Amino acid sequence: MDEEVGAAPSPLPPETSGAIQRGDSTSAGPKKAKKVRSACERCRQRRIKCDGQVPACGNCSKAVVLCVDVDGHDADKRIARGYTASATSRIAWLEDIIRTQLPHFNIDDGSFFAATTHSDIPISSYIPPGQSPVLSGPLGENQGESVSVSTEPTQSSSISDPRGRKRPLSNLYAPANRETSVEQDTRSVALDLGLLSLNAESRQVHYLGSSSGSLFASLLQTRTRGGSPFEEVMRDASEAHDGQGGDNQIGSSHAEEVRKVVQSLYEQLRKDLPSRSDCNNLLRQFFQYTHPNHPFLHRPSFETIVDALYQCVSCPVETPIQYNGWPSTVQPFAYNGEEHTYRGNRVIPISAHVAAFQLLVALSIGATLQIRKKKYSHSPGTFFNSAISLSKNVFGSISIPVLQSVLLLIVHSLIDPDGCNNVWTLTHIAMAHGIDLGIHREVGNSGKFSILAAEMRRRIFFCVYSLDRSISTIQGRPLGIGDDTFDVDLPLGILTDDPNSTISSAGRADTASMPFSIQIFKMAQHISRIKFELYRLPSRAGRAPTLSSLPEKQLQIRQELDKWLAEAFPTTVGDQSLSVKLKIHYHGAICLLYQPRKPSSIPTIKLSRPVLKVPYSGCGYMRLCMILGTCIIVGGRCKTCSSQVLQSCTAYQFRRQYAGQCLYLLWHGIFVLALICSAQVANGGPEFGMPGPVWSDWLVIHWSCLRRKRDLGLTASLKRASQAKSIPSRPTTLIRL
Amino acid sequence: MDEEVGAAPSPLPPETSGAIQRGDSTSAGPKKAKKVRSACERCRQRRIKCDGQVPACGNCSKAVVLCVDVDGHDADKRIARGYTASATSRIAWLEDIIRTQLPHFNIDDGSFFAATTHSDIPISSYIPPGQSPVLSGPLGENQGESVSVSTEPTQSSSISDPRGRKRPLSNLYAPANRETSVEQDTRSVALDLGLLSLNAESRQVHYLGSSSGSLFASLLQTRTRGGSPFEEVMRDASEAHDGQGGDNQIGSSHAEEVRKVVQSLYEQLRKDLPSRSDCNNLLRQFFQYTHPNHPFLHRPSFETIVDALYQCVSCPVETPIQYNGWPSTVQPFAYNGEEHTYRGNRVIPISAHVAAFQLLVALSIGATLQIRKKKYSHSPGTFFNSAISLSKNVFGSISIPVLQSVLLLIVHSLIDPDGCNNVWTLTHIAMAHGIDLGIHREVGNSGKFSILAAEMRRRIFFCVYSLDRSISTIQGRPLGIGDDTFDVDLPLGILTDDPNSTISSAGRADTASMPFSIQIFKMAQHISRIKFELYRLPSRAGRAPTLSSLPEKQLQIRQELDKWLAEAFPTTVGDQSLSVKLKIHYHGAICLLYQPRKPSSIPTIKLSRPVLKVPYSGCGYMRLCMILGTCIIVGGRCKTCSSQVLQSCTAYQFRRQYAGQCLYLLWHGIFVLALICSAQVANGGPEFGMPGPVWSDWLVIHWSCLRRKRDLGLTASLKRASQAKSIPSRPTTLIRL
DNA sequence: TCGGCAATTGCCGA
DNA sequence: TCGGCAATTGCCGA
Repeated sequence: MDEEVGAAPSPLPPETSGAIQRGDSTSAGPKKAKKVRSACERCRQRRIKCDGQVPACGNCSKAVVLCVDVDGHDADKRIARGYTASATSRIAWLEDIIRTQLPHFNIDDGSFFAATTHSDIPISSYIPPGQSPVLSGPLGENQGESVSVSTEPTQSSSISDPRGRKRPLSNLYAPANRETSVEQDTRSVALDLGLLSLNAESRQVHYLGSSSGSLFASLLQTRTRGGSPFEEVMRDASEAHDGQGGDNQIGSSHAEEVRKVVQSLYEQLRKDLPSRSDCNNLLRQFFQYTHPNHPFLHRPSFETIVDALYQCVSCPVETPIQYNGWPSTVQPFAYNGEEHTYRGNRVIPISAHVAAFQLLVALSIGATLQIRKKKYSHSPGTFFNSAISLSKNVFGSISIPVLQSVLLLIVHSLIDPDGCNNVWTLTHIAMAHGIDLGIHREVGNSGKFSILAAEMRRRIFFCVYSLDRSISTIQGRPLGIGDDTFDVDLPLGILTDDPNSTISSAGRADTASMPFSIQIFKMAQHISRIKFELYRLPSRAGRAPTLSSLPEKQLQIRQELDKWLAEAFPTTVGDQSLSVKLKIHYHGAICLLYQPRKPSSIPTIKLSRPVLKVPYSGCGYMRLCMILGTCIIVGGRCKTCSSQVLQSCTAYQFRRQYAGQCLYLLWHGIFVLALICSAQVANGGPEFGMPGPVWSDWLVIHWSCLRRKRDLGLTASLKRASQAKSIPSRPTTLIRL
Repeated sequence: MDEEVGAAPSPLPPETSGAIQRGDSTSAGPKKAKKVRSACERCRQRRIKCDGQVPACGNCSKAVVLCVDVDGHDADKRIARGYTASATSRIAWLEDIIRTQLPHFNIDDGSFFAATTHSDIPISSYIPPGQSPVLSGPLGENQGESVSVSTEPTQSSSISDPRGRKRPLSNLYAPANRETSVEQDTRSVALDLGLLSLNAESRQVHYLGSSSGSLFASLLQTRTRGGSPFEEVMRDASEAHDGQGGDNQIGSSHAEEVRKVVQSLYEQLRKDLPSRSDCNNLLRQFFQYTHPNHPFLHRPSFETIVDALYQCVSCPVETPIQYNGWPSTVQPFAYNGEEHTYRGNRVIPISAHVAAFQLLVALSIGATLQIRKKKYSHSPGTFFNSAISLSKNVFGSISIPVLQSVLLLIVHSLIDPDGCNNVWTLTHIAMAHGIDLGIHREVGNSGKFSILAAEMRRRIFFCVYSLDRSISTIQGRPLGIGDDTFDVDLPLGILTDDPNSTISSAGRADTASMPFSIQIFKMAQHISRIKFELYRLPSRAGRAPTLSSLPEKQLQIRQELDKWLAEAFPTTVGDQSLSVKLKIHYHGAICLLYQPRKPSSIPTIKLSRPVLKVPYSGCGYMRLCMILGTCIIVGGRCKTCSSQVLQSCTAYQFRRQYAGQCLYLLWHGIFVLALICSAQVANGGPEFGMPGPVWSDWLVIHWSCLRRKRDLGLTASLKRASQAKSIPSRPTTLIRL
């Protein structure tokens, strides 16, 4: 029996299956998990599947241990996975120093390393000292000298292994000209960085997740080495411009370096981008579910960069490169309604790297949304990691596209809690950038910006603003940008400067949801107001709110909120998920409005154990207020309202229409309500006509989400929680959501 | 010829190597030739025995072809056999060159390579011909054998391997002093990042300097791999703690790794720390000049860590290490009045890395101050770089000591504009952290914090607060934390919980300047108020200031400011530099108070060219307001006041007493006043009895400072400016200031 | 954490 | 140069 089962998955004799596998790029058989060629030490030991990732396999990374390979020739030799790549890049770096600082110093003897780094046969070409030369120039053909790499010089590459018996993996010997090692390096490098992160802070700390250590690490580290090649080039250029002539070329000293980096970007895109139609598909998800809440991208512009990026993928290697990383074949276009010129020529106002970053994160979000719907076409992680590996080249300056990238990250974090989980810090950075860019000021008809550009600035500002409002509220923390420090108008909801321009129907959809978005922004203003009016702390300035007038104030605001809802509702016609979002926002605001502001005024409620372990946060007590406050609402003033939220949520869940846009908000709501229910159940009062146990399940689930969210990885704990008990049948989607 | 050379490098006779060593230790039987773990590409293809020799198997060397291995993870990757070893040695060789030829060039920063290269492990074990054999890690025994890590099968197998089925190579899983090339990776990785930095943004951007790219780069990059060894250890610990027992040791799997990282920290300190007396000297500078404005460090605590760090330097390598990176010989102490316990034991509440970071930045500041006074005893850059190289291990979590570290960075940036120049972003991060830690809430007698700890939280909060106020004002940007969102009290000015405790006199000096500091904090509140009352933008909420009452308001505030000055002055007795600072603050506030808030109300003044090129900033027009506004003041309302600022500044400069604490403020003031003067000179009106040219010089200098500050490196432009013309005789100090 | 077997690879021998 | 099988390794599943 066992054996039969074991045998089952391989329906075909080995040879056949091998043969078929090769061709089946299209046919979608249930692919059996491939064995990796070499499992890492730890996986071997544990006899579990090693996914072979570099620089650390999945298991090791989960365990946060070094992933170690065993040397192929000396079993005692243990080599950190990815060592090859990082050693290569270190060599390159050191050589670079020497070549720059000690130009007379000959380090090239005995080795052809430099040439290799960028070749298709990266490493092989380095011959240890004392041994003699070598092979293979940069891009492709190996010039097999006496010491030749490939036994079959030219042929074997083009034709698929005509060797006799077909061995399962024999195609792997084909030269294959993919993947420069630069790129490999970048990737492994990126991942490695995590490896040693070492934060030994005292016990009472908040983990930011693994992210923030490095944040600072390199915030500073780089300064020694100066900027990027591009920056350099631009400086060169501007100096040339400023004065003493210079040809019209990019400074050749750096041109090569730039070129390499750019090429490796293209390589990466070739590898990581999905087919164009899949891409469109994923982006559709993004724009359908995420965009309405956070319309910080300009869809027509975005489509332009998608086109351009796919051009990068297909352009031949020799294509000259524009200064900002695009192939010269890509025509200049505007982005976000902004045009740029460089030395009198029109240029693309977003660099290829930033564009790629935006696309990849958007794809990752799209893929996550797909998965929510149980469509597992693409792995979000792949896109996200790919994006992340670019970040170094993306966030070095502040600009609108960069700010958009930060926003993408924030939204990504909200949707995929497993990602980078310091929304709080990220939001503050977004604010800092936004103010730095001046988007908090209305530029209206200053003439400095096109109509569209001005509109995008507004949109982006309000996205930052409303993210700040949401996150501050949820975390029970003070607001960021004060309402009296900006004067941007709400976006107008326009799409383009030129009504006659041809825009794809998808592009046109960009603004379709703007009326809704604008309502969301208005809600953020209401939240601001509530916070300002009711949550102000007694300050020395003596501007504390007058408590006596509280009820009137609440009433007044409540009326405004009702008006808002009435006004907002029509904007959601035709999209039920939008209207649900609206309701959640509304009820969330109501909660915020009515929950008591002082812990002292909270009646004692007997709550089940976990409830009391409210996660420590700066203003833990505020959070506690919030939670307990809502309990009271339910018990008192606003029973209907709460039950509505509740119903929205469940409807939401079970319809699975929801794409997790307002993850936090939802969490918060659900959590609070679960608490309420459990409290009520504990008090013997049935409520909402729902079976008690279900709610306490929810409580468990969401509680652990919330709690873990604040310190370490979420997924792990979720998995544990869901495996643990009591939640057997519930679909994963629900839990992950 | 090629062929001969090709054959030469195999130094060992085939028999000696792997094959034999391996199997025979146990059974004497005539063993059939062992299979090698991985045949080379050529042998595979030909299906012949590959003897697995490094760097080329028998067959390949006979054929004189490069012996190529296939990568274990990426079948397309072909790696020259022996690459690992030769790359390692090449790295060593290159490093050696750099260390010898470019001793000042720091290739060790960012990581732990040095320690590892010589570690006991495999990778380093291949010693290239002619290279001096290497040796001995910090951790102990030097096994500098020549070629291979001797395989001592006895040892490893003696360590129990209780696993069931014995797998052929299972001895390789033996615990083995683990290690790894992690550090190597990390290091090269860290450095690589610099290599590839590439920020190609469109032209109209603000450069943050090279720093910020990586900020994000790793903000995200790490996420895949999770945390640091310490973190891991702590998690292990807490899990063990939570439930299923576990010994009282740090999880041994990570202990080793932690140990290495820690050792390399100690190495670094050994290298970079000055003598103890120099250290004290530099710190005295810091505490004398910087501390009064920014009293976020607790001097007695700080002295404790200095002692402890010097203990690290001198402790023997074998000293066991506490979980947070301190040698076990260092007795637990409190930091900032906080005690921590870990598994019931008292532990040091600041990690060695964070402590080292704080010390090094403080030293760098001290050294910078020294240089201002023309004492060139130490290079600030060395300290700073050293600190920076630790940052990866410092900023991974949020805690009070980490926040102090951020503040140190900010202050450092203010003083040494050449450092990391994104104060704006840093300040926002500091705010985010502060709120995350809840320091904006008064913890008073909640019992949760000791008196001193509560005091330190207040101090730190107000440092963030007043930095935010200064920087926002200077940059003409909105304030961060709203005055109505916090309720911390001003610090009390106390030094310790326990009046009887013995504190060094220097330590006692910590609070000597607190009365002054508190005045500075109060001034920040005044600035807040002015901004809030006069600089509010018309918001949709309709809470715009009533313009009609402006003059009264100004008068009222002015009176408060006068009162402030009167109250504050006595706190500066005995320290003239403090009283000058006070005046500057006062006059700065007056300027802020009286300059017009709307550009429309500014009369047209003919200004010299550069004046009009106000640097673009988010609120460029606000800045313009500020500048022009001040012109008006001079021309009108407040002549005396301006001239006083002016005189203070000059006095300051020429007395060179000033240590550059309020660099920005000063710049701002000087710049504004230079503008005024030039405008006045342009208008023919002599003023202040100072020769015109001097002022226009200043204008040039400071203008360029300001302008460059906003985009690229400052120093370069300063150098250029100072070399350029017109400012021959003025001492550099002045310019740098 | 392994027993156990399928997949993969080494390489004999014709 | 392979057919072919033994050795080895990956990793399922209990």
